[in-house]
Amino acid sequence: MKIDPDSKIDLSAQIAKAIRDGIMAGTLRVDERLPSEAELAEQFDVSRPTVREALKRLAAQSLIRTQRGATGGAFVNRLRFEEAYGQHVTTSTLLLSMNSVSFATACEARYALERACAPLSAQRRTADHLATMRAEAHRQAQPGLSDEAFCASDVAFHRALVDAADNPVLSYQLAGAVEAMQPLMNMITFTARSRETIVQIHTEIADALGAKDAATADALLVRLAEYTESLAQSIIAKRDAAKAIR
Amino acid sequence: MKIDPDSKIDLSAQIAKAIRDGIMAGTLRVDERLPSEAELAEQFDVSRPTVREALKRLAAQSLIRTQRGATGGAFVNRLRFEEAYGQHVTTSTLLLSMNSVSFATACEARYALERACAPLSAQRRTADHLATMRAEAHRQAQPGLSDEAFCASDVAFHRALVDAADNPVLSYQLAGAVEAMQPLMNMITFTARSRETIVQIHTEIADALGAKDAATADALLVRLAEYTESLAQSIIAKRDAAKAIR
DNA sequence: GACGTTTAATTGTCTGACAAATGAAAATTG
DNA sequence: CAATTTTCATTTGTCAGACAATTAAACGTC
Repeated sequence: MKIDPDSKIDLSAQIAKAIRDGIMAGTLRVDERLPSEAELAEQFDVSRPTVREALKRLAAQSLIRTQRGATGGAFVNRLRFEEAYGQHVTTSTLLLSMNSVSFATACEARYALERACAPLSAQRRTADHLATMRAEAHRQAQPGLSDEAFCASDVAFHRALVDAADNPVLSYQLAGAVEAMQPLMNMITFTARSRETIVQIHTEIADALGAKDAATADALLVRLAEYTESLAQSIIAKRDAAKAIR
Repeated sequence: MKIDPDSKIDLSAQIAKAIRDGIMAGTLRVDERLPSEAELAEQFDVSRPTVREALKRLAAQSLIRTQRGATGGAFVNRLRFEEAYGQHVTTSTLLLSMNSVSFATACEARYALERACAPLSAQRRTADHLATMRAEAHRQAQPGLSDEAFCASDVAFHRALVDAADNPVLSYQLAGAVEAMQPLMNMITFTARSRETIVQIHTEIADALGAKDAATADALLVRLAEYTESLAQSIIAKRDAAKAIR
């Protein structure tokens, strides 16, 4: 990759792209050390601050890690699911909030995705997954729980459901989608009755997975999706009514 | 957010986090201008290069955009699906290649996700989506097509299938997963006979969606998933056999 | 050989400077 | 006055050089 000083694009962006391309093409392998900042500056014929800006861009994407000291430098980072997961959640959350995605759209996507892994979860769930799901359902039944804590537990429940599919790729994709919905869910006030309904369905889902009954689990997820959306709609209706009065 | 000069973490990373938190919390709104680099440097009590490194980190995540000139500066960027999509593909691709995710795992995830949106696609597909899918299936039947072009067309076909669900959140999540699989798919050599089978199924999928027949579309996706995986397995077996001889 | 000490390499940060872009204000011109 | 050109201030982009902090390896010393 050549660097064009007359390009409209930042030099640091061009350098970052060149290195990123090298990583994606496999020219730069995992844990391989990049040349020092001074050497990179000489190679690309730019100053060290410019090189540093490029490296920070890559670090922001977890593509490299840096270490100080004699044997330090920048190393190609093995991208782990956990790191990628965090970025995925951040991006997804902002996408939803900045593009005024409706609750219905996000909800539809979320439950469609969860239904996709339910059959696999029914087949592969371990006792651990079931225990987590039952524990979260139990927590959700506690009377004093705040709405935020209820939503957080809801995320944990569905996270366990997704992880039970035992497919890291699915977990990565889905957990991001589910967690990104939490800010939207947090806007819902859960009444005692609606909580009861949700906990009931959660418990039945855990039972269905326990029995490796994929069809029932699927039907329950459909019910949960419909119930969640009706809940959101009634709240939106109330809010709009309150607005109309003003 | 306070900046701790004695922290183990880079100052630029801390500053980036502070600004990112502001964006996610809504304190900084879309299209709002951040203070100039000089002002930020004074506010955080660091030098301008440090501030710049922080801004480059945010730019790498498409959270801000910068503009030169008198009325220029750094602005909170409205994160669009297209930008986020590109990053998602990059991350997913690297995740698969760096964590030695098996073809079977990736394939399972991909088809599980596609099946999730097939019912929605059957319901909402437009004539445009059907035309794209049929055009790609037709291209895939051309004799002179290279393996890479065949795979690219395959991605385009499935992209149309996903987009037909008319849910941007689903499209964002799924298209990343599908496209990230392409490098793995590219390793498969498609014989004339296997291409014929795939094109046949693709055509039938388009027909099923045309008839709004979700059940048939789902069954076809299952068939396609099974066929793809058997194809991959036979190729892996051949490769291992060749290795054993050596 | 075990244990401090020095040293070299490398990133992290700062200072100061200049170039380039860009819009707004001021000056000029018809 | 209106239109155009010029000037100018602001801001990011880039550079050069310096010093601090960190780290592991090399080196002595006992």
